[in-house]
Amino acid sequence: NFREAERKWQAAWAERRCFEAAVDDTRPKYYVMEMFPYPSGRIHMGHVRNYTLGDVIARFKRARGFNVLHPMGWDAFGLPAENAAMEKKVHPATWTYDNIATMRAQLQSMGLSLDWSREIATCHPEYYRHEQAMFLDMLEAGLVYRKEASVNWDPVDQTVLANEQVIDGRGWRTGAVVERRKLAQWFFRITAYAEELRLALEGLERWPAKVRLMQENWIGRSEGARALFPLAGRPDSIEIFTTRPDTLFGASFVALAADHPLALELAAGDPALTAFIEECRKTATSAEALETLEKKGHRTKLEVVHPFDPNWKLPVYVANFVLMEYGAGAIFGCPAHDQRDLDFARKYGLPVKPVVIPPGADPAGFRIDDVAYVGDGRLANSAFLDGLDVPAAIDRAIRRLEEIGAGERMVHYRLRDWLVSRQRYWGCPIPVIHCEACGIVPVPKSDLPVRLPEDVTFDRPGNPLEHHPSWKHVSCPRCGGAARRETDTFDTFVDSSWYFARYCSPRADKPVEAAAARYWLPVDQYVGGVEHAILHLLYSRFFTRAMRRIGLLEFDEPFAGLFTQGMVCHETYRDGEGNWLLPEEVTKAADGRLVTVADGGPVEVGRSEKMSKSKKNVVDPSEIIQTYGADTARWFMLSDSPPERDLEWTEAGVEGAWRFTQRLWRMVEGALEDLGLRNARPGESVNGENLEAEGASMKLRRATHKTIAGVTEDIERFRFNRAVARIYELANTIDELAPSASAHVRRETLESLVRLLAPMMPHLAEELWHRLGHGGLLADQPWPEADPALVIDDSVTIAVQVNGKLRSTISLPRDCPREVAEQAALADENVARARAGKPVRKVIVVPNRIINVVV
RNA sequence: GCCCGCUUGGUGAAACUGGUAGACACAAGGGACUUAAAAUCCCUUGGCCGGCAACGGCCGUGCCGGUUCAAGUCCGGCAGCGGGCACCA
Repeated sequence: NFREAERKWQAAWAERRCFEAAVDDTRPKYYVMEMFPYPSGRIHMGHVRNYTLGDVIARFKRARGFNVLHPMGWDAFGLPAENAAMEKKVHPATWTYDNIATMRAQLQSMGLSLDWSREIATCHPEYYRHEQAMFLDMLEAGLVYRKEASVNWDPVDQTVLANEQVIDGRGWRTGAVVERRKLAQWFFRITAYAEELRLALEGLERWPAKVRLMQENWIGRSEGARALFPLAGRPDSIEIFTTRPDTLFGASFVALAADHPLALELAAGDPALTAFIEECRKTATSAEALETLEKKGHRTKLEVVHPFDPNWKLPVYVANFVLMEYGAGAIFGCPAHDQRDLDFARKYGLPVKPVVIPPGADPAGFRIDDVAYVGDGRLANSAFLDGLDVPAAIDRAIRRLEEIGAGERMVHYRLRDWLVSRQRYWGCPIPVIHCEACGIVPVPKSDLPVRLPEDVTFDRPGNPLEHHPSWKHVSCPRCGGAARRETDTFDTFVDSSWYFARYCSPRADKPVEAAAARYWLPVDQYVGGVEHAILHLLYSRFFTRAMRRIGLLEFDEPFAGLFTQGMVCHETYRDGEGNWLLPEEVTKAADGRLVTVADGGPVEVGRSEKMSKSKKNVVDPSEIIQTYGADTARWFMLSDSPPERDLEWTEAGVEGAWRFTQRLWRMVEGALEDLGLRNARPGESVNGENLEAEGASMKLRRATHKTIAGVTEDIERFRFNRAVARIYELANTIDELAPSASAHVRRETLESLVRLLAPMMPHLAEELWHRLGHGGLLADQPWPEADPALVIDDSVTIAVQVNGKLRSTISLPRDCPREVAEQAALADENVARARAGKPVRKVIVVPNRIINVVV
């Protein structure tokens, strides 16, 4: 019957449109949003945790008087839909919309306080048409460009991967070894905002420090200089980037990346170098190889001239530890002050000349053995830099480079521009046309959206848009001649970079409606997994700025508050043959050991890990909701672990949560059998009673109001597990005191308990509220207020220590004078015994907390 | 390798800015009710020691050391686990 009750209240909320938000300038707004799901087929426990956390916040803020926006949508473009199309012969759109229908019903069964009227799906033309329009504006604003780029090509998916999507040299989805190809690609100019994105991190006070740090490292600012080393006997130079221009006089070689244009040029006439470059490309990919990789180089026949000394020539190597993607793809090596350069120099017999002398060391006698010196000191053997400390020498060296035209000061960022082209069907089409005569021509806005064709096939690899008989053949909007439509689609991170803004005005005929955006944005609280700590959040931060640039938004940071939840974990099981087993395939035998359900065979229990299909340690949320109800699932999600930490899903824990729902039910039903309570009204008589005369009533009232205050603070601070513990405590206190408390107080307590439960177990709370005789919906009720006078006790229990060891506790009036407390402590017999007659040297009194007698 | 974080009973965890360590829950054990089981209710539950008992003592928050009247909390060192980045010039 609880499942019927849950459905009944879900229907009641929907009918009353409780959670549909509208702009209301008279009320403070609160925009809470969880990361929208990819419609993969069914929801998993990670979703349940994510949306439960967000829903507690949403319902709580609503009860606190905020005008809450709590929307939901679907990150609906992406690879799995195409994979399904190939495997199951179902159209990606059909597959996606079917999954959305299933998952929407699943989410609705959780009783989330979502505004479904604002639902969006990124694969819908009414969503992506606006993305295309913004792209065109950004293109015009210079935030987008196209360039021929060496890209990571996934040979299995036949698509380009972002650097971020290449893990250990393999595609992050397919695991295929990534190849390099040159293709013309679309980029967002995120690096133009590198410094702004970095600096603004400091202002994100309600973000986890960890996430801010990860973004900071990802942006990777380093200050240094660009320097040119002229090639001996050639007119051109090698450009390098260094953070240590002070050590230029300690240089002993220059090294190029294997993909450096000069290296490739030299390789043409040098089979050994060609082989070496091939080797670099192979080995520089796997993580284990990197770990143990020996620093290797190939000496070229070239030499460079030192920028500060025309007579000083240095050898040029191609080295396996220099990356083309970072800096200029070339370095100068200073073995004395860089460990990696030192290893390299020792291997190839290159000079090691110390130029930074540690404080106190003798410049003439200072030698480097196996360990490079990277600390501070005074410059030596360095001509005009001699005697300077490191920061001064860096500055001086850069100024000299600039004076002689051999380089300049430079800040380098690790962050690279965002490659958004994907050679895929199931994504937002990039709205441009390629014309032989006019070049790249934007699709006129009046022609938007550029819709995906529906008649596509997936019977061969590559991009179906490319294969489509007619879709790409268009006439040029500018000259009218034959032209070709762009067949690349956007990286799905583009879709998710602005959906938070679209929720504000999901049906508007422009990307965002200004008044709605002004009212609702930025998002007050964003809740999601830490796996999106870098890419999604950084792209959204960039996109917000890009939208500001094209006049759509008036602020920079999309998410004022961020909460990253932990993962949902479960033990792993294997049978005797080492095959993974689902939790439901395992059962407890009579002797307490775990055995397989199938044949009673032995089960090996592995450590608890994130729920994953590959290890089969998954529990289906629908089955839990079916068996125990949504409230039980929600309550368990909140109860044991702090939300930021990983949560261990256990059957026993779920049953504990289930038992508590039953206990609450019995508690209210039992109380209502008492006619006095049934007729009592809270608030009316409670304050009039002579509560002092009724110890239990007074104690129960105090416990109630302390719980209200505590739970309020705990929810405010996302300490849901503590809020849960407080509610258990109050339930225990009710069982203990209610029999001897007055009917009015019992009613007040039960009603408070039910109201505190509402954000976490909304259905049960609604049902109990109704049973307690209320006509309206609890969802429309304000949050209970704690009476401050009842939260603070008149008397306090104070611990008494002797020499720092607890010896007794005494009860004293709150805020009693220091002397009184001291006297009471000294008068205590346990204290006297512990003193053993020794004279008191000192008494430390911490008011209302502790007294320490030092003897 | 660099940068972060964590380490508390059998388990998940509490303990506010240094002030009664283990709230709350799970598990376990004992008891009541029951023909029986389930459900429910009551009791015990960090370790060791003393006492018939009320109770009292000693030890205890990964390890070593320090600061302090007082340290899970602060400082220094070490170990283990987890995360992020990674030949980053």
